[in-house]
Amino acid sequence: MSKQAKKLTLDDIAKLAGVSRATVSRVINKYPHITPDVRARVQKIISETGYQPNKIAQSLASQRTGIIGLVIPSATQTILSDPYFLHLISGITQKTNAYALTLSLFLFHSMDDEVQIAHSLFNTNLVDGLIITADRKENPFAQQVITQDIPFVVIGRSDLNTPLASVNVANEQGAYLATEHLITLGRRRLAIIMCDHNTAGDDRYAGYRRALADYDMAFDPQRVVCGDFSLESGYAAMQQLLSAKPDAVFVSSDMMAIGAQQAIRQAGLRIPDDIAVVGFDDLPQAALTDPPLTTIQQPIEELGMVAVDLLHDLMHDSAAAPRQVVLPIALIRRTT
Amino acid sequence: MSKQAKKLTLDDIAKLAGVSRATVSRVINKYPHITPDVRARVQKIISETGYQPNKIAQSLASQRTGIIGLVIPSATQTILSDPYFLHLISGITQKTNAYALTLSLFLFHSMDDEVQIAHSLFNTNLVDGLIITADRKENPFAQQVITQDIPFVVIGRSDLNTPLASVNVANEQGAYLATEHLITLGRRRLAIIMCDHNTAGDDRYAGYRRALADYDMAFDPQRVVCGDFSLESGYAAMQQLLSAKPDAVFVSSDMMAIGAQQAIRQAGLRIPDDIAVVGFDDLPQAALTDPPLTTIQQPIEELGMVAVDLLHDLMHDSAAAPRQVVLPIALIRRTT
DNA sequence: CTTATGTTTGAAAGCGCTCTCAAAGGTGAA
DNA sequence: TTCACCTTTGAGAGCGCTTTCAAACATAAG
Repeated sequence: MSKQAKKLTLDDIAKLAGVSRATVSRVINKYPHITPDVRARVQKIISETGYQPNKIAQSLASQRTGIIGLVIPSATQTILSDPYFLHLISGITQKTNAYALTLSLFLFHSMDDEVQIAHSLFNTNLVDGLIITADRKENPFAQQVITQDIPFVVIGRSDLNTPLASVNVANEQGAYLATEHLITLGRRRLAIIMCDHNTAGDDRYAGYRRALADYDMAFDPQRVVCGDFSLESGYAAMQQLLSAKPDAVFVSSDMMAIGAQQAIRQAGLRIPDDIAVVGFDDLPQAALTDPPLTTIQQPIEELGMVAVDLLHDLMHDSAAAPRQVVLPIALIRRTT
Repeated sequence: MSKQAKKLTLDDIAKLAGVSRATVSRVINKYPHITPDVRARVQKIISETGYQPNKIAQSLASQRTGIIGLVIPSATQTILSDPYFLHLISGITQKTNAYALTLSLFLFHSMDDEVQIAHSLFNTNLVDGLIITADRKENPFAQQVITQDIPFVVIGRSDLNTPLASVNVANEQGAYLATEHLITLGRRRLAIIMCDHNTAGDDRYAGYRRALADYDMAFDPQRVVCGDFSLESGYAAMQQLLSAKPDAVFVSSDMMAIGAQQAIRQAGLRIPDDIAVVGFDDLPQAALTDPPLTTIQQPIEELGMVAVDLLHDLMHDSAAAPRQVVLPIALIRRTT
């Protein structure tokens, strides 16, 4: 494979093995019904030459590219500071590597990007399937994909009413557990830092409300503040919340919780004595905050892995009913 | 277009516009020498039908795919917890979107992945170019790419002796500045949490040593500990360092610095009174640590953007001399 | 021995584009 | 008017595979 070497083609291999192009193709694609020694002869040539079929030519002929797209509809500051996506990507690539699929990344940095990329994604036959990460509720992209003839799975939202393939975690239940934990601790002035315009955020908020209701706790809208999943927004939200004097706060994400802890400390209050904090995610850094963060663990990598599994099924059996998978969460008690 | 609509081809457009396939192709590819009204007629049909050329067919015919690969050779825990990569990806995708390139992601989760993916990357004609992120010094992948006939640019390392396209930040100088800052503060028992087997880590270590030497400061190997860029490793490294009683520590990355701060606080020491800390990266969270982290700012997004620019140049003019770009860093003073 | 059935292979027709080549037409200079 | 040259267009040959179709051969059944 030096710089000079002309790339080998199927024809070359066929000639070298003394068989036809079709036969080599069959060997490569693991067809049955090939005489063992023909197969062996071809395979020998292939491994001796290090030949690999041209993926583009394969794609054109077979109408399958083996490329799947990961679409992150809003590449705002949110994603930039949330290690969530790194874990997700890690899970996804573990599986795409295993399935020998190629992963392409589509981040929308602007509305224009969104229009361009969507159009291209749907009309150029580049990708065989799509994994779409959750986004603002009203996001048009997810709605758009539904009308297209392309297999896809959605990560992290469950509100699109068409039955479609999706993976999600038990957000509502996780938030319920977190809130219940805080109540059980004897806290009475609960607060929440949530994220709206986002289904995961909504579900977590719903869980918070349900726990409050179940335990006959007062709900005070003063003790609800929104963030955008970023550290900074958690910090700002907590500062805002301080005047409402909460004695506990459930924060919809670990990064925001870390920001919130920072705001609490800076206000001269103690965690958890003055204000208890529970997060959501269980990122590695949650174990190393000051004090260590009690949080709801969600299996982010697994989310990515399951997404690829579902998509893979869909791609190979388009008649398959799209499945909805909900992964379990767990309360990780640390400080409190 | 709806689920039923058969995808349009060049031929369809040609027929609709009453011209030949070649002419439509010329319009799409913005050739000169087309009669204005022919061009207009074709363009009208294209926008009316929403036609987009099949990218795979284009690729096969033109021997260019418009896909570039981002290779992250070691997808260990390191990358999973370092927002560095998210910022890098953000910068890269901003540019790929602008150039209408597609970005594919190649993470190696194992040696086997590395072998498979490298082989496929070099032989299947899938990608037009590669962006390779820095890795262990002895990493074979970077060495391998050099022997291949594919344009690429390396991010974050400068040690491969062939002149090749690369983007990097002034690591050595950044570390020098950080160390100098600590010395100027009057600290005398300086320590470093570094990363070895990594060129960025090496360069930063070199800068540290040079500053120490320039200011006639004692160098004590006891006050050198290695981490792996992760928060956890910074925490562990600092714990180890405490017995050497440093009064200042330069930490090779912000995530590690945040971990180190945590270890210092947990040991009951004050920052910066007992131990001053300077990080490297200037991640958003550096501003929100307790106390806010003084650090060396490196333009991570820009690193990604420049990488795409360089690669784009290389892809369009293979005769172009590969350029080496070194981006400036800056000391961001916060606590101390 | 024939016929039916199955296995193994090759020829060749695409997949949907790009791009060369040559033809057709247009323009201006001699 | 003729020739040279330039602009504009279409025909058609690929790009490197997959996959259908049919041929060739083998095997089992009648």
